[in-house]
Amino acid sequence: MTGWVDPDDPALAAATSLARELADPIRLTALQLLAVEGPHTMTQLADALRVSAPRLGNHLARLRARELVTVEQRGRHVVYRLASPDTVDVLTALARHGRPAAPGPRSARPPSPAEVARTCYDHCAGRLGVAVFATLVERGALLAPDGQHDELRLGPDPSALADLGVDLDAVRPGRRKLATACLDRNHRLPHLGGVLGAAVLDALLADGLVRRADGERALTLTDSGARNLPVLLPDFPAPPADPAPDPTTTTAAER
Amino acid sequence: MTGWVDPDDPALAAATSLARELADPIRLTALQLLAVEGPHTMTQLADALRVSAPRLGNHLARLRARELVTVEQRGRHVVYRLASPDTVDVLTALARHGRPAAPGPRSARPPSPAEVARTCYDHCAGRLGVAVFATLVERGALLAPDGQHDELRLGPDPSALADLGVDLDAVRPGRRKLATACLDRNHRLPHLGGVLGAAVLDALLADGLVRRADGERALTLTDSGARNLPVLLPDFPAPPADPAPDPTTTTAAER
DNA sequence: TTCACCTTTCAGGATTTGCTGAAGGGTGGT
DNA sequence: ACCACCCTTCAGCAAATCCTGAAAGGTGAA
Repeated sequence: MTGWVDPDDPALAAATSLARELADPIRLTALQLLAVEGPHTMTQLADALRVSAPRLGNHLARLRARELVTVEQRGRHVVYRLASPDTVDVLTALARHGRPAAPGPRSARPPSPAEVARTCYDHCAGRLGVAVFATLVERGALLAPDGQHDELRLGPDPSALADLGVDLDAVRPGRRKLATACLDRNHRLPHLGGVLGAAVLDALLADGLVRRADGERALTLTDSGARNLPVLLPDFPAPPADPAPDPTTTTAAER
Repeated sequence: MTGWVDPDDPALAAATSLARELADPIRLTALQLLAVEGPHTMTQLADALRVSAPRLGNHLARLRARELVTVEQRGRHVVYRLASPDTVDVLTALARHGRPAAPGPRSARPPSPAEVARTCYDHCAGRLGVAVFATLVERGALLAPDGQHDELRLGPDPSALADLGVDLDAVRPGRRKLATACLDRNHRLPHLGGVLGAAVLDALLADGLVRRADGERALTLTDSGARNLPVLLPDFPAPPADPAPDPTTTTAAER
């Protein structure tokens, strides 16, 4: 009746049990991959994580026992999927927490340009790519990944894409997928890939918000981009936020 | 460059470290209390959790080391607060996951009436109280708790309260607080207390959506309530199986 | 100052967790 | 039938985690 920490309380046990599964780098990364990039077979996971099969297998057995993942026999392969879409919420909340409580080098470590914005093949990654993805999902232009499919579908309200300068009618998926979620290994959050991701990058370049040096993967924000991108993308932090427009400054003492 | 599970990756380390802190019943409950009901002193926490001071102290030392909580000396008391409001998101995501992954009695265990709806002093608790709170926050009638204050403030859009039949002008906080968040020990999620919580219960009773038997804490849903409450409160599950052709929900409520 | 209290820290031992390496079922291709 | 491959499981050892009980800072009140 009163408040007491009872380890057998089903709600409490479920929460701590889930947290314990997420408290291991291998299990967490495997779940993030399943959540963001859809179903994987075990060797795909073992290859992506660069760990031995038995080691991964033990962790997958745990995840299966807690029914966090489901398995499906397909020939001699075993396909793993996230069991519940709710798990995605927990994973993103965990990843979003990320920086603020990050232990280690405290005080101003200026983020590298590649950490802020860079290209991943033909679409944008880094903080910018993550913010693009989050905004599109938030505003209903894109349906959030559910960990069960590897291709994303469009949402009911495409206005967010129009605001970014993307002409949706001009985007034609050829043999490539329209939109995929790609786990950003720096930020542990999804960024937008596929034909749509390329269209967003093209639009940002055409509007002069970012600039790309030939042969470089890092993207640099133009003055216009520094002004307008934080408005378009609520999650995208304004870089140094100082009145002096100094293109050489890179020290942002946030945190 | 490629995806590799590197335990020193700051984002990954931060996420697993946070998950590990949440993986203990005492730490999790303590954080939930701080997140939902505002600052506590250590003895208040030890009393609420019914654990010895040294045992709690060890856990609080961990939380302080990871900077999940902050401490403030006030006389000979030490006040603990949540360090970052972001932590609340992780806690609610964890708690919401709750049931789906709950190990133990699988398949239909009919929820007891008190688990669905009951009174807590003069306001409603249980699943109904939790859904009321979630809806008010979701629709902007109430500001989500931040773990730093113990009284809630109203949000920008009071329409959700009007929809529940509450006349906000008639609610006058006397010596009691207007609105507080109360950790529902069954569901590990906040429900609404304070004068506003009482007003909501009065409105539900006046509209004939729920009925209260004298001297009983359990609330029973009327037929009208069973029809209308799932419409008013998206998170509130309809008791029997129903087709519910409503694709507008942002989060799919499975199971 | 002295006392009472709140809070923190320490050392010991029991339990749990995680990795390595090898062996045990199943499936599909030849 | 055989072989190659994918996946799972097992045993043993190393490491981390957690609880109990006692003792050590500080603070405010008498």
